[in-house]
Amino acid sequence: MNKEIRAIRGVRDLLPGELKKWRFVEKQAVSIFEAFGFEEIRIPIIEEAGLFQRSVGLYTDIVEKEMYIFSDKKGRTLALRPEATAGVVRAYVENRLFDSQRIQRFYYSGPMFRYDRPQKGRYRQFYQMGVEIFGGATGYYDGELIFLLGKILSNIGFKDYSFEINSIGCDKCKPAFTGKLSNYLNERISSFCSDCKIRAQHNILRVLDCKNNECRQILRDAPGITDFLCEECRHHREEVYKYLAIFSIPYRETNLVRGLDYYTRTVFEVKIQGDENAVAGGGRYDNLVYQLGGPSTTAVGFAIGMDRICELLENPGKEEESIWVIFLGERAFSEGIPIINNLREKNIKTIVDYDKRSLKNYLKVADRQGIKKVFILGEDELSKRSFLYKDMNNGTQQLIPFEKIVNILKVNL
RNA sequence: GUGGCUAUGGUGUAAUGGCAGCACGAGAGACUGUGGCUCUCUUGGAGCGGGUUCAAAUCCCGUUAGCCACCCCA
Repeated sequence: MNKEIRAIRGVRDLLPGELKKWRFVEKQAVSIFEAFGFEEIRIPIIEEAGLFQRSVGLYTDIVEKEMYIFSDKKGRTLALRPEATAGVVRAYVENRLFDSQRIQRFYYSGPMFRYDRPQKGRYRQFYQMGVEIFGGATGYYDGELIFLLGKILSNIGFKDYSFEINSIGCDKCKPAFTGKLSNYLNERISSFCSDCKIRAQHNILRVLDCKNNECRQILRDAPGITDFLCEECRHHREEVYKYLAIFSIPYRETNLVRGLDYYTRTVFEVKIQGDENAVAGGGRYDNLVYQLGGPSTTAVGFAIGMDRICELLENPGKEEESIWVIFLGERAFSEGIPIINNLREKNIKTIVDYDKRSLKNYLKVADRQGIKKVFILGEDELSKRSFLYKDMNNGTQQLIPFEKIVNILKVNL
């Protein structure tokens, strides 16, 4: 054998067995998205690197350390998308989709790329489904998304999930807060863990999220963002909570901070109980459309981590019934094929094998594959113008005349 | 990016530094147009590269990959 070529680090093949779950989740999610009036959008997987630098943020881990970035043959600096929101906003602006009369809802699905260290639930090529709402300014829209997200999780069978929510303020109030926080931290900087010392420089809000006990102690008396939120942000936050109450969605208010620069006001994440990783996360980004060259437009969105969701999901297991057709001999094959094709026209899943094997071998394979319905056509059956139908569950057999086959199957299936 | 653990047929697993074995799977047959049960036979393995040794799955170094924790995130 030649040397085997293997998939590169952090990427994987999704094989048919696994994909049954994926397709189930995708179907559920899409039907809910559409029920809420979201429309699909498809955007490129590669973009100018600058798009992500300007939106996600130059000093975020995603852009600084995790982005697949390269030059094309013309020397343009491109990147594999590490997330989708930036691209959707770019598309929204570029295609002049902004419409002051209408609030617009989009959903997307596809692979994202981050050069992370791989682990379970964490891949270099991973899949997200997500939504974005443009133009909805009130807290209702944040609430709608959280409601919709919870609905998807429930519908695919999760009972115990919990939302964490926070508000990180807007352009007006966030700087005042980070300034105060920075002063507070700098006065005590030697007491913090080494991670926090770095966070204090680059992404100061993340210090609040530190799990280290000593850091938490010191942070108890640190300025809290809640006290600094401006009137509008405060009001917005209350609105969100009001809608969550109306939708009866349980949530916890935490110090959640997300590692993307574009977020304003609401940020949220959801975890499935017993699992550390967030399966979905999102928030509001009221400045991003403007930053990327569009008119000032409020927006809010989230993304679901498909890999993580599917890893937590039991396999639905219920096999789709199919009919397996065995032809014995040339004449049987040429006379039987048109009838079989007719079944496919009627959307009856029919698998044909014609491989010069023994009947015994075919039946053994059928048994091991868990195939329940086998149709046999050989010389004996041909002379009776019938298929021999064998029910693999109990071994019973019956002849079904060619002309009745579609009707019988429609009733049976 | 940092630290740790792991790596044996397709899968799951054994073996004081001394013949790589077992189970399942897969293939053939017993049973040539009838599967499942049983029996027989067959198939196929040390991630990769070095080193130590008379001798390495076993010890050492490197590397690759997976997993775990951190970081971060979906």
